[in-house]
Amino acid sequence: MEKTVRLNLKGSPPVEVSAQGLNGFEALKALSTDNMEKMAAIKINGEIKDLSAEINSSAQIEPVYTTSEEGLQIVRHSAAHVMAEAVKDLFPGVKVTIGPAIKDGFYYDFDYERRFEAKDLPDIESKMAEIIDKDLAFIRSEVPREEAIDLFKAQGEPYKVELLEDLSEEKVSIYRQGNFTDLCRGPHVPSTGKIKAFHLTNVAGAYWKGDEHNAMLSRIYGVAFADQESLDAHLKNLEEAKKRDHRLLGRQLDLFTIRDDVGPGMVIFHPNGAMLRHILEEFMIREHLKRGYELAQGPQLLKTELWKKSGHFDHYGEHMYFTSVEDQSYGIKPMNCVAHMLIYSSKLRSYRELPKRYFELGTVHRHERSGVLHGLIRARQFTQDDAHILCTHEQLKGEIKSILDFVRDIMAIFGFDYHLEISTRPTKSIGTDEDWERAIHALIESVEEHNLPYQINEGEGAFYGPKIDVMLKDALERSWQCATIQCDFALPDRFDLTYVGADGEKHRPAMIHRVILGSIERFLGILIEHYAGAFPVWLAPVQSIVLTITDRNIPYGEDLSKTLFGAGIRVETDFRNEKLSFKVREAQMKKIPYMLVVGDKEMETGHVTVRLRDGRNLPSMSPGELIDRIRGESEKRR
RNA sequence: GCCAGCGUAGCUCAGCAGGCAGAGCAACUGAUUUGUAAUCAGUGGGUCGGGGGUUCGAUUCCCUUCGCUGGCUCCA
Repeated sequence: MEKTVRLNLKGSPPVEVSAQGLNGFEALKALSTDNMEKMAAIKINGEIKDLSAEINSSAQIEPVYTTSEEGLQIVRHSAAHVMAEAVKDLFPGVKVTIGPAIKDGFYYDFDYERRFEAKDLPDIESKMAEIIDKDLAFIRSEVPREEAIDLFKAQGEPYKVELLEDLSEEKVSIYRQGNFTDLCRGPHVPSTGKIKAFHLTNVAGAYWKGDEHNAMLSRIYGVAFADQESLDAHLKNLEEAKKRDHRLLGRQLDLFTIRDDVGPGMVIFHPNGAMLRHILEEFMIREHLKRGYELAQGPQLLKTELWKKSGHFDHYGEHMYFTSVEDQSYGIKPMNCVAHMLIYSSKLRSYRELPKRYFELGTVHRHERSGVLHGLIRARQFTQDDAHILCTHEQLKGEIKSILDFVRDIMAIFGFDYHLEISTRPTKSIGTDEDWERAIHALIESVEEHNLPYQINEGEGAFYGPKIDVMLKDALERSWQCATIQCDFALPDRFDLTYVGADGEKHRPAMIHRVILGSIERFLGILIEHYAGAFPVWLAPVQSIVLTITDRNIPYGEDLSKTLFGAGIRVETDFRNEKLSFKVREAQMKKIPYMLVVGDKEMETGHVTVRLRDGRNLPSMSPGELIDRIRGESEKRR
C-alpha cells in the first residue's frame, strides 16, 4: 500500500499526500503555497532545509521566502558559492577556504598567487551573472568524511581538507552547482537563478581561521538582496550613513583635527569640540557625585617600578609609552587604576567605609597598532570616565547591579540602544579558579536580574578578571565597546589592599574597574554619528546665533547676545554685511539649533524672531521667553 | 602589525600614454545694507605627503618611508 503523510501548513487545512518521492518543493506545491518563485527554502518541523529535502513522515511545514531575513541569509550564502565558482573559473589555481553569509551580504576567503584587487571585482561580477543566468541547481549530497577528504584532495583544495580533518562527524554534506563543489552544511536556494540582486563591494586581507600567525588570505565581500530595489536602497543608505561619519562632521562642524605632524591617534579639540566634551564631562562628574563616587586624580607619569608591581609592565608594556628622567624610568599611564589603589592603601580601611568608589576623568595613552586607529573612536590618547570600586565580596553583586542601572540611565538620555557581552577567562590570565568563578557568576547574575540580553565571549576576558562590555553602534553599524564593568582580584592582591572586618581581622577587598561612557573621545565620535552632528540643545556647543538684517540692527543684536550670554546660553553672532538667506544657510550648515533674526521689526518691539534648525519658525518672542525656552529644553536634555 | 586602495590649494575634487599645475567652495579686497539654505566683481594661494631612483625632463614610472581609508588581527 502506498504510504501517505499529513502536511500541516499554518493557516491552511492539513493535507494527506503520497510520501512517494515527496520533497519540500512538492509538499509546498501540494498545499498550493503562493510565490513559489520567491521560495528559498522550507522549514520542516521548524528546521530549515533545502526545498529538495525529502519528506517521509507527517510534518509541520513552512515556506522560507527570499524576502525574509532567514531566506536572505540563504540567498547570500548561495551567492558566496556562486562567487567561489566564478573566482575558480577566472583564476585557475586559486584555493577556496570559507565563505559564509553575513549581515547584508557574504564573503569568501581565497588563497591565490596574488592578492585580489578592487579592479578584479567587475570581472568576477560578470562571471557570477553568467552562472546565475544558467540557473544551475544546487545539489546536496551526503558522503562519508573520508570520501570528502579524498574528493577535496583530488581537487587540490588543502583548506577544505584541513576543515574536514578537524570535523568529528562521520558524514558530511557537500553542495555542487555547475563545476563547483563545496563542503557546506547548507541549506541553499534551489538554483543559482534565485539570486536576483548582488554586488561585490570590496576586497580585504583576512587571516586563515582568524589567526594572525596563519596565512593571509584574500577576502572578497559582497552584498545580496531579494531584488534590485532593496539592493539599491541598501547602497543608498550606505551613502547616507557615510555622511554621518564623525571624521567628516568633525571637520565640517569645526570640532577637532587629527594631524600627521602631531602624531596618529592624537586629537586636537577645537573650541566647538572642546565645549562639547566639557559639557559631557561636567555632566558625568555630577552624575557620579550623585551616586556616591568620590573624585580622584592621578599623575600622568608613574615610575616604571610601579607598573611592574601592578603587572601592567609585563602584561601591557608593549602598549605603553616610557620615558626616562634623571636615570629614572617612568611610564605614561595607560590606565588609571594604580593611583586609585594607592589612595585606598594610604591608610587603614574599615569595612564600615566600603564600598569606596574613586572616580577620575583620567587621560591615558595607549600605543594602539597603527592599522586600528579610527578618528575619535580609536585614538592613542583618550580620557576615560573611569572609576574603581573597592568593596567586600558580599557587596560585589550589588555594585555591579547599580553600575548597570547607571549605564541604563545614561544611555537612555542619549537614546542609545546597546547590547551586552560578557567575557570569560582567557588562557593567559592570573588569579585563582575560585575567584574567576565567583566574579563571572556575579556578572551573569547581575545582568540576568536586570533582564538584559547578553552574549558570552568565551576566553575574551582581561587577564585579571571577567568583564561585561556595553556595545554601541556607529553610523555604519559597527559595534564599539563603550561602558565596561571588569572584576579584578589581582590588583588588590598586588597592592596588598585590606580592610578590617567586623571580626577585627584583615580582609582583601574585591575590586571593579568600570567606565560608563568608556572613552570620552570614542563616545563623542559615536554621539556625533548618532545625532548626525545636530546635537540636542543641552549638548550643542553653540546653542544660538544672532543674525542681523542690516548694520542698523547691530547694536540691538549686541544687546540680545549679551542678555543670552548672561543667562548662560551659548550664543554666537553673525553681524556680517550679508543677506539673511546667506547667514541662515551658514547657521543651518553649522547645525545651530536656534537662529535668532533681528531686524527693524524686532528692534521696535524688543522681540526676536526664532528660526529652528528643522526649518520651523516660531512666533516672535521676548528675550525672556526665549531664555526660558532654551533653558527648559536644556534641562529636559532634548 | 598584516592585506588592498588612496595622499594634488584651507575643503571637495579634476589633471598627468612623462613636457610651465586646474575648477568650485573657502580666504582676502571692493561694491552692495540686504527678512529665513549661496549678491556681484576682482585678488592672492601649491616643494602635487617626505626621501631616493629612472629620464634631457617626474605630480605622472619604479623603490622606500610617513599618513589616511576599508577589512583582518588586536583592544585593560
